Amino acid sequence: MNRNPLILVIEDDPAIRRFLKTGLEAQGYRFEQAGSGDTGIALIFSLQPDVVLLDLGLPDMEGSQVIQEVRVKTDVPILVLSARDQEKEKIQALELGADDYITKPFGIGELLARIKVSLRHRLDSEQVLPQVAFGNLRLDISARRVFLDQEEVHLTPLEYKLLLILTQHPGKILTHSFLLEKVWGNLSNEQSHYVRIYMASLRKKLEKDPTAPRFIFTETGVGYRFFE
Amino acid sequence: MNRNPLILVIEDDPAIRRFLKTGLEAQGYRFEQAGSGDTGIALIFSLQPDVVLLDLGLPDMEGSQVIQEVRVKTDVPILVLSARDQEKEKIQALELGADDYITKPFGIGELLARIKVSLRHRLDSEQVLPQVAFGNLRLDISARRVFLDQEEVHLTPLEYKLLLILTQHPGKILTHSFLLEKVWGNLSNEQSHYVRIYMASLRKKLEKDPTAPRFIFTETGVGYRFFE
DNA sequence: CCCCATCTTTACCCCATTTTTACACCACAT
DNA sequence: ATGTGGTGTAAAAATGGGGTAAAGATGGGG
Repeated sequence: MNRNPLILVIEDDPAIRRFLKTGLEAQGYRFEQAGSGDTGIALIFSLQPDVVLLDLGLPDMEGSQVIQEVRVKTDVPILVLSARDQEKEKIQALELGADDYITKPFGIGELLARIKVSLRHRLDSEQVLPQVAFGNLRLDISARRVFLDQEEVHLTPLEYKLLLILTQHPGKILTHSFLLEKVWGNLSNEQSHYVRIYMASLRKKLEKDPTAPRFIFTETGVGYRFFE
Repeated sequence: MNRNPLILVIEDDPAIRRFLKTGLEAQGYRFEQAGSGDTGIALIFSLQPDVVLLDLGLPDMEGSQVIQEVRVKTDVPILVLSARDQEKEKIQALELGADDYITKPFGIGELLARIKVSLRHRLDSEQVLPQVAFGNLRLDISARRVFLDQEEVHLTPLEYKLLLILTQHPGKILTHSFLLEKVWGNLSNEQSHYVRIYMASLRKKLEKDPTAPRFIFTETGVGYRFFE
């Protein structure tokens, strides 16, 4: 079960939604979306996200109305995204209960930093920053640490890099040359035994029984597949 | 006795201080000020304000350093005011523990709205810890002193700065370039041996057995990890 | 102007990690 | 059986990152 923070994006522009989905999921956040204020409000109550990103320029209703309706019942952090840079609008949104107001265009880095701030504010503040988990295997990306059943596993730089790429494409078959290029930046297919050697050492560290792998599967003649 | 929220402004420009004093007191806030980072830090600990407005362009020290030193001990909301609109600066300030980043010039109305937001957030968490401790290692930030088993340990400025950064990210692996940039403000990765040398001298002063460290762990090829 | 703490630079050795090398294994075809 | 191509594993050799000491440079305070 994924306990990563859930971000709900309420935004009518599909291009911006995709942009946010990519950026947020890359950090390990769970992502949900709504294209209108109506469904947005419904999703806030049903999903109970950890943070809401709210576009002010929605087609069906004013963003400020969304804030009001939501604030009556919950104090989930609301970060307003808006193309309008009028001070009056900012003040109104913040007074109504928004937690931040970010003017478009904004960098994904700043957005991520502001999301972290609002997560930090939560009382429990159990520092539930995002982690990626696969069964009993857990990755804490911001700390660059790997755990297997609460036990920390030490990985060398290349091992970690390889594992990171695997976890970023769960279920997909990754070819030797793809892995070679991502980890070693090498274009020559000749040295694909590097991959074999590091898969072996990852298995030795991560699999209880390296001969019956649970995470790293061999696809003979093609490459490797991670989990599922 | 006035129980109105107390705002501490740390800003070297007297004109801006006056401007803020007028605007804040008109809203009923109590107002205190500091013209340098040094006295600013001292006032945060002695006055325990409800909100801190911090200018990044201080004469005596980097604003980011103020955030760092304060954040080790208290959760008082810090709103950064800055003329610089670079995304990198914003991210840095927010990551270090600032709660908001407002770019000059800003309207007094927006500022007041953002102050309200941070007062709303405050979960009686602005309690000041007497000190920061990791096992038998103890830091007294406001006095800038370090103790090991009641014994005071003398640290040079760079050693102290490095230790401070380490203690702010316990358990996290911090890369050489991150540490280099935070301590030396250096962008070149070439000089990462600075980090090694200062880690060695920190270990010599803090670890009973520098070869079997208890606080400062090496992550070969990546960086260092503190405690945990 | 000199002294001293601190920071920077240099030098050298050790060891983790990476790369290379070697070989056993298995499935499958001849 | 024997060979072959792809794979797993162990263990050497090579690389370069890291620890440490100490000399040289810097700069602030007396």
